[in-house]
Amino acid sequence: MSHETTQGGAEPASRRKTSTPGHYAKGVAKREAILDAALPVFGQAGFHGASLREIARQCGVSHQSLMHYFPTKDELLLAVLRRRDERLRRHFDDAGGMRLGELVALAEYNVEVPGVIQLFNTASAESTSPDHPAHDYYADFYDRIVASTTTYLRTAASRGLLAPGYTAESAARVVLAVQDGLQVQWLYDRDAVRVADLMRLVISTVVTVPLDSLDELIAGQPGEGATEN
Amino acid sequence: MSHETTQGGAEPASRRKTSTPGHYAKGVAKREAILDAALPVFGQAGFHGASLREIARQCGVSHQSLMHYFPTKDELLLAVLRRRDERLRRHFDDAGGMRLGELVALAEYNVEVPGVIQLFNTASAESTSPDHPAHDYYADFYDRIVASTTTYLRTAASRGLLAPGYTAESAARVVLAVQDGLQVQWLYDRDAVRVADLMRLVISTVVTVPLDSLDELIAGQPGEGATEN
DNA sequence: GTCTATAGTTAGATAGAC
DNA sequence: GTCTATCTAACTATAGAC
Repeated sequence: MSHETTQGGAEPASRRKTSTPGHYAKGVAKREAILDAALPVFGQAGFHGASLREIARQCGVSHQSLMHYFPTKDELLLAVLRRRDERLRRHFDDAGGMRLGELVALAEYNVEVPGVIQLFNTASAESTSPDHPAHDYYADFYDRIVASTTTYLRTAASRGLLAPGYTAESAARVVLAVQDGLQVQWLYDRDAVRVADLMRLVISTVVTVPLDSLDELIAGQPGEGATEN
Repeated sequence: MSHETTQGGAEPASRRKTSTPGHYAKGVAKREAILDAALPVFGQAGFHGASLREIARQCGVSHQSLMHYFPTKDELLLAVLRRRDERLRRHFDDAGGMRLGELVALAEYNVEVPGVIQLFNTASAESTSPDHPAHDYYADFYDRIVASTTTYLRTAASRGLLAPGYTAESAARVVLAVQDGLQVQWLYDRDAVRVADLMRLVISTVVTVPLDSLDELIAGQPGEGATEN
């Protein structure tokens, strides 16, 4: 229940609140503060381990005030995830597909924002269970990021720019897997793992032209989509 | 608390049990049944989301009987993890290091055992928090598997068998990251992701000789350890 | 079986912002 | 005066542990 990805729309009568939050300036700011506080708590303790009272304490609001803005724990988690993944999701529908340069840039940025990587990995791992509140969210997320990255690499594939044995999709899955896997390693040993550097290295091994050239190539000349990969 | 990775040794007096379980044949079997039941529950719900009563129900023992065999939830989780990772840990101290063929073989085996991959990914993700009961366990696990795989690849590196730009350690980290990342993708789309196949593909891109040849090469002739990689 | 702690959630009333 | 924000209080369920 409550797996709705659409925010608006008709709510079940049982869950309708007496007042609608977020319309006053004060409320908007507090909503943001709650999301900021919730991010590291969900990241460190996971969904079940995190408590709403702890999150409320972290940002100095009362427990009941928190529930005024996010009437259920599920909705709070989804709101945090949506805000976190926003930068990536913006590119899901890009014409040329998800640029690899964007993935690397995001990896470079993420290591500067404490808790973001931890949230993503914890949430994506525990969401593999079908009854997890964020299951549908992440199932859709992976579907779309794989599809988008595959679209991007199809142009390269049709020009023979991929290493032997790779299809556009397998290359996309490998690059995304490397990113996720390295982020976990980074959480255990932040000095020894350079996520973005290793991603660039892998990309340079899988794609036989420099990353910048590939971005420009795909942006400038849309692939003629010859071979189906 | 209770982050001990060593099993034996002096226990705190407060936690000493009145009788030691697992010495009678019946107790040994029951212990195994509990571990079998605990694996998928921890994997699906995570550490905090899993309940001892649910685990006990799954294997038909009483809640208090379970607590006789595993006096605390922390210890139960660690016992499950140790048994799950046993096959990999066996190779941590191998002379030539962790063979890549072993990693691929394990990946091939894991997709046949429901819950094992889910447990590993959930536990390794949430254990990145320093206060998680399995934090020390997984910090040590990653240390050793990276070191062991690096040792294995050092021989290849010293003979110039790695793709341009790779050191033994970076190659090891990439291969391990690909494995972990693909396993998450596999949990979301089991038909679309062939973990072992993609691992072989990546290995063939990073190491410039066939995997079988590399295993034989390293087993037969220990590397002269020329260049420090 | 009991105990203690804490979880998420709900109801209602009051005070404040628009 | 209406909508929003916040607070006090309580409920029900379940957790791990003894």
